[in-house]
Amino acid sequence: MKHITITDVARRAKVSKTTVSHYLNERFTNMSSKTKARISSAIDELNYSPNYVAKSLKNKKTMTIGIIVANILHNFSTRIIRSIEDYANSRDYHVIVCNADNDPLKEEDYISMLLAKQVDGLIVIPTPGNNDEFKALADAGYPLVFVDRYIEGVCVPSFLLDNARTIQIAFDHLFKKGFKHIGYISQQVNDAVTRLERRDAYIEECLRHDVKALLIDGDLSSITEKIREHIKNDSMPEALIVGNDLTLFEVLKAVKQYNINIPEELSIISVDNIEFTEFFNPSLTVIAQPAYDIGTAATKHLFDVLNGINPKPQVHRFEPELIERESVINHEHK
Amino acid sequence: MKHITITDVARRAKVSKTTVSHYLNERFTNMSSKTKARISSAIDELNYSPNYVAKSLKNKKTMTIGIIVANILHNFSTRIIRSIEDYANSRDYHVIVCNADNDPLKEEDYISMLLAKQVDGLIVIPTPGNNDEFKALADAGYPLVFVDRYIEGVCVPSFLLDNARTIQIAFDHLFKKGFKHIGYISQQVNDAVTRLERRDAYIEECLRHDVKALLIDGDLSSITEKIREHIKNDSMPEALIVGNDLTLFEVLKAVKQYNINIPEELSIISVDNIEFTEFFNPSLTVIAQPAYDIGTAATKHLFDVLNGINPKPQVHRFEPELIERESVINHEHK
DNA sequence: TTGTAAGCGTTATCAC
DNA sequence: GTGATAACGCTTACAA
Repeated sequence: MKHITITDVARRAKVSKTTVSHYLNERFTNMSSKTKARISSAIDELNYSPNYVAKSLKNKKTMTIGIIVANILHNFSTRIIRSIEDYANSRDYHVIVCNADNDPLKEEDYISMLLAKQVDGLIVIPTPGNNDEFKALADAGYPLVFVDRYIEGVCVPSFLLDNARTIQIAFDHLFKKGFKHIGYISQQVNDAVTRLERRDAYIEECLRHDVKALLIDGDLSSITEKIREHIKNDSMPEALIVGNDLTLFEVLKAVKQYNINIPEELSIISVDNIEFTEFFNPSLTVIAQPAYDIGTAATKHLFDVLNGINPKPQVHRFEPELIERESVINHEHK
Repeated sequence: MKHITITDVARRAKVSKTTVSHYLNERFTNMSSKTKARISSAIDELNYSPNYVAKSLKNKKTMTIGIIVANILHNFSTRIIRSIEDYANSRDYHVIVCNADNDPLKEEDYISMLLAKQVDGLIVIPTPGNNDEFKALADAGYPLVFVDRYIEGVCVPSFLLDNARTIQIAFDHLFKKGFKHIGYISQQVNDAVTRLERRDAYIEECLRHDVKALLIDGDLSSITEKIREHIKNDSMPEALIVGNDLTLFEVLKAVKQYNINIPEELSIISVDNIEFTEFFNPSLTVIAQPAYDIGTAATKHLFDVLNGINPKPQVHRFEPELIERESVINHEHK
């Protein structure tokens, strides 16, 4: 795979590199059509394709953006990546996808490698461990946006669900259905802001409605065990708000394992309308979040920055939407 | 964000670029410790990070590989990407992820752009539309591997499930449970080899067991409708083999919508052990495929090629595994 | 042990 | 209308 360069094309077309470059970049201000034709056929004959690495070096632009997600196995991340890729592709950009696994060290490595590779911008679901790096980037005016989370005190445009609202809607829904004993269960990850906001909102709702809080959290692998203990101690709530998809998986495993009837024994409302919730038995009431739109908005913002438009670096909140299905019962009718 | 170059470091450390370069690449054969120290602190003070684009141009190596998947929303693709990223990361490589959407044109664009960006290798779930390009790449010795599919007549190392075996296992399982009327349902995509192999294996099994075939396929959006018609015509099979996750979603939507009892009215066995099948009601009997291992093997092979080891470009088959759960009933006991 | 200079494949400047 | 030439930031013979 010997690489053909612009010099080869120039030689073959009997013109200079400059002219070929002009041709390639469609700077046609007065180029004779014979020259064009000669270059065009030289390119075809040699099957030439320009080297973007050289181009990037010269242009200081790689047409590539970096994505660092917390965990690609999260359905939300997949949808975010998909939306970014769609948008980037429409602008002839590519995306480098990195998995930080919620590990600040891994994330830090990725950040510096991506910068070293001169990506034109970065879209990140940040862990809470690299605030200083992010702050430095933001201060230096580096094109950077956050998705799903933001970092207190670091002024970076952020695109995420209105988490407080999400929990309010879920809580209210259950409360109106007659529940007083409403639990909240979620995966404990690194004190990510998303989780904290949801948890805080939950506690506030409990206060507001004057019911006592029942928070279950811990890392994924401990979830079923915790549920088991609540069952043993007869302390399970009558209704449960589930924080995200991965937590939901664990909850449903426990539900199956301990033969809990949904919704008769336990009503469930889960955050994120992932596909199987629709046809699950019973189908699950969820709060949907517009992941694709969030990703698109974030990407659009990043491209605005890349194009010199400098929109305010604020936190953009997206509206959650309640989708009622079968997993929440009328508590009075029980 | 003015970029600091190796020249700046050299100036600051009062040595030449060469020496800095040697330092960076740990070519320490006799470098005085004072020089090292001076360079080291210059780097720290300037917060220097090498420009990989320049390095790549010189080295003709970008430390980046391209992945083109048919559809990232497929759970299988996500797991493949994850495994590739894990492996690549451990070798300090990055991955550019592209979504061809099963569209040969989009795929072709991606191939040429990735080549222009000088990625060191390509891992592809190929559409059947760019055989010539792939053949040309393979013939030119370009590092390329396929995952999940392969292309007849194009000699590229391919890593995929033993599809025939998968269907045999599924069919045999149902047959042994007493079913004679076994259908196969799958999403129709572009005549990808995976789908063809599974379909052919199904037909062969029908012949071998002397039962008549009932094939349902079409694009995703038509699946529920087709099931509806079979119900209306009372031509639904008693057991169904489902080709992949996206098809399964549609089947389960129909099951829910038309109130089909699983497994009493319909036994189901699905290909790919995606997470929710385990706690679904009823839990679903599946044929698992080792997606992570497939991705890892493919990546390992690619890296072997990159390292000059040239393993045979053969088709590597991975063993499916039957996981019995609740969605298949004993037909005699019905 | 360290430095000089050429080169990787482009594009930009400026001249002809 | 087209072409030298330098430059982007790095590596690598080869010199000193």
